[in-house]
Amino acid sequence: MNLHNQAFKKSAQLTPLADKLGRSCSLSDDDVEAFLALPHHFMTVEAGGYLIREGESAAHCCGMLSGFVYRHRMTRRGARQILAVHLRGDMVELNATLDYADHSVQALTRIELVHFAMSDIQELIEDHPAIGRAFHRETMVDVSVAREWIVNLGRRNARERIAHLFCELALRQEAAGLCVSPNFNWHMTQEQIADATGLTSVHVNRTVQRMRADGLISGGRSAVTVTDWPGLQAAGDFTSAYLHQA
Amino acid sequence: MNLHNQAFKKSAQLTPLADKLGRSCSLSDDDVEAFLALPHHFMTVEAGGYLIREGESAAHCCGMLSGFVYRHRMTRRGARQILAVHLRGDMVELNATLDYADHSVQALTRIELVHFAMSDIQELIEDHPAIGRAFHRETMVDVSVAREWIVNLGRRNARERIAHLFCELALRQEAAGLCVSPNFNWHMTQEQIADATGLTSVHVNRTVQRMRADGLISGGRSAVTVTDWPGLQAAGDFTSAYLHQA
DNA sequence: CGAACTTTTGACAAGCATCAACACGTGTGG
DNA sequence: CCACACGTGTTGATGCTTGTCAAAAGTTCG
Repeated sequence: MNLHNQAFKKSAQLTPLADKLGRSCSLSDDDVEAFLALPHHFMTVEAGGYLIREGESAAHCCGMLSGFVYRHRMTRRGARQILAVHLRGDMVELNATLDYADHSVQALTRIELVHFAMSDIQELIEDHPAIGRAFHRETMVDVSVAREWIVNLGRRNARERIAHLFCELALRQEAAGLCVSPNFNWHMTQEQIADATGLTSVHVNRTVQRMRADGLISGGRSAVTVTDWPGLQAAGDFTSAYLHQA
Repeated sequence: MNLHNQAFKKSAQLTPLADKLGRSCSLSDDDVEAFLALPHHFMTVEAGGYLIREGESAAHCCGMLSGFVYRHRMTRRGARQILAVHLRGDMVELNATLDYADHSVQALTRIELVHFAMSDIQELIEDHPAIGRAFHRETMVDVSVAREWIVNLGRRNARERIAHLFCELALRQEAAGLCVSPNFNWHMTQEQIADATGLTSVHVNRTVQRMRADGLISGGRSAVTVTDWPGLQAAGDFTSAYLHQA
């Protein structure tokens, strides 16, 4: 881990986290204030750096301020499966209340984040049950998203899987205020898209080409323009309900 | 829903739930007692009955006392994907803290369960933070299991997927005290196994036959004997870590 | 005993993987 | 500044895993 620790800064930087926490559960001003007062420290991880590796244990929790991370596990034969992607505003439980991490978390891009000690968070929750509900809700949304990925991998073909992934990334980036509507950046190589969709990079390549030819998206590498949003949603059998935004 | 409501019974019947809650997180006697005193009512659902359908909302939570349920979603084209299986001791959040159910929950067998009002549970958590932690932990384990299913569907072939599913069901049934080691009962038809593993029932059939021929399992329909436990684990690339038992 | 479900079997098609090579851009060190 | 290595995207040929369709055999239950 190439971490660059920084001194305490003013808690205003935590507002994206507090905003997302309070977006769906109602938090009082008092709750928010207590959250912002939580002991924390900032750090930066370069693209490719690990936040935690499978099997390690860490009694802390990360709040994403900028950049992208992804969770992944390996199979016996060395195949990698990406399990989730996280971006600004997401609380990334590293091992949370569990004994040790059952998967790795790695930086997709250069990221900025805050560390919280789990013990501090638990203390906070005891005094502010609404925050406990908000955290629990975020975890529930994580399960919901994971289950949509199960559907994606189990019952959709290559084009549907990729389109669905693109739709999810687009909506979540937009909700986090990272992009304006038709222009996005997945920050993923085709090989990583393959690892997220259970395909090979070769097949992802061919399928993405066909999607470009069909006018769904345009633009080369990771910077992409969605030229036909309804078409992309249809191609991905995508409905946003499972994200439980708003 | 074919529900058969019963009057209040003595809370001793809730002990399987309390046991599982307290198995991994330490709960004080006081915590357990408060949990057992939670207002609740019992019900029975016949095999095939729905606990909740996608899109509905319900402000309660179920505790499984006996039988099996499964969560599932449908795709646009009507294909079904099973997302999870639950058995005795599991708390099944129906829509939990979320607005509405993003998938259906259906009874695999005849089941007995208890209903709790979410409001009662939240109240309980405020007074007993340890119980809040225990609930949160159960949800975290649900995410971990869901993510292992993602790996299973994304990066393993038919034989591995099926073997892996069998291993998971075996271990969880054993942990719940439902079976003695070599003899199990998945309570699933081959079509349901297909819907859980992202395959077709035809291919499940052929693959299971080969597993029988290879001496991994024996016994016909859902009642099964695992004749080669290490072999089955190897065939499924199975490690139990992700279940976070004990 | 018949109806409905489940398991089994066969023939065939298709989607995706695999392997291998090449093109392209980017950064880096000689 | 060029040459080179490296990562990523692209293309082609080929084959295997799995899906599809259809029908028969076995099982359960009223």
